Amino acid sequence: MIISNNSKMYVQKLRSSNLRPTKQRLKICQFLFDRKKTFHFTVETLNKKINNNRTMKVSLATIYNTVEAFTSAGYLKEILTSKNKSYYDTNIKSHHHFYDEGSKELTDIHYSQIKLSKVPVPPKGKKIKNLEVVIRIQK
Amino acid sequence: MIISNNSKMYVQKLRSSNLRPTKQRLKICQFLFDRKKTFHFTVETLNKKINNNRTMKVSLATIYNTVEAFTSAGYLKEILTSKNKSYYDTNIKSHHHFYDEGSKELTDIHYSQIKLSKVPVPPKGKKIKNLEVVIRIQK
DNA sequence: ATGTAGTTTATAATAATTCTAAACTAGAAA
DNA sequence: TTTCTAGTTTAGAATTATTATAAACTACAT
Repeated sequence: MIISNNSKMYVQKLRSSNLRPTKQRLKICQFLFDRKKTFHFTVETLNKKINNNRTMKVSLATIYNTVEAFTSAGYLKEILTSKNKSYYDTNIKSHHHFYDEGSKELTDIHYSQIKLSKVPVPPKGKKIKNLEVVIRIQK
Repeated sequence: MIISNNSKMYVQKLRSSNLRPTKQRLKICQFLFDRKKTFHFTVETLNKKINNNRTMKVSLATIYNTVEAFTSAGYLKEILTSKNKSYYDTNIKSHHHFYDEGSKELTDIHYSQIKLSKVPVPPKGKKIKNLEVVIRIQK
């Protein structure tokens, strides 16, 4: 396994979330975060990408566990859709989406592209964690 | 089966969408639409409510078929969540939701409670079908 | 009254996810 | 370094939600 220059960074990152830096988790970190652009994925697509080479295989159960752990740790964001499959986003910054009803594809909308001039007060005892806009588009 | 005063209305409604007014569909219409307030449901909860009495049973397959048909016809709206289960809303008017991460419950936000002062242009060739805001809340 | 396309139904099949428990391993402590 | 243990990985089973299948039924046009 090629150890990237960012390897130590991921070890730190994982440790800071009480996640042991196992080789599986590091491999997944590199795949998800060693890139210029953020992207969307499902467990299915991630599993294929992680395991399409001849190097160390990562089990599907571990892919599930890791995605869940990374989401709880705040490394990933779960995307809201109406599909019965979970979609994730490596872009954890507050942003919004176009959801194409034809192709079922999601596209990012930078948060500065949407401005809200009125937002409701949350029910008492609750606070706002985040706010997402999904714009459904079609032909 | 008690025929409500609205029965004829539902027959019309169904016919106008090219859906035959079967007794199963009418029963489901009454349950969903014979009420003052709109509400959220899943196929599971709807199935329980429809079949918890001693009168005519409606099969689960028909519940699925009907919810799908009603959604296509625009009588129901599918709700965006991160759960791997479909949620529906009898409120088809443009509106938004609070999603409580603790209780996993959805609450309506009237569309007038949220105002957008800036919305992006859709990708060319596409038009905006609707826009939904989900505000995730927690303790 | 009859024919037929649309509908319902029980059940099987599929798809996504979660569970289980045994084997493995990172890292603390001896 | 060796040992110990809690955390992690894994294959496969189990579960959950949904979709498909095909036979029986029914609304309604003719």
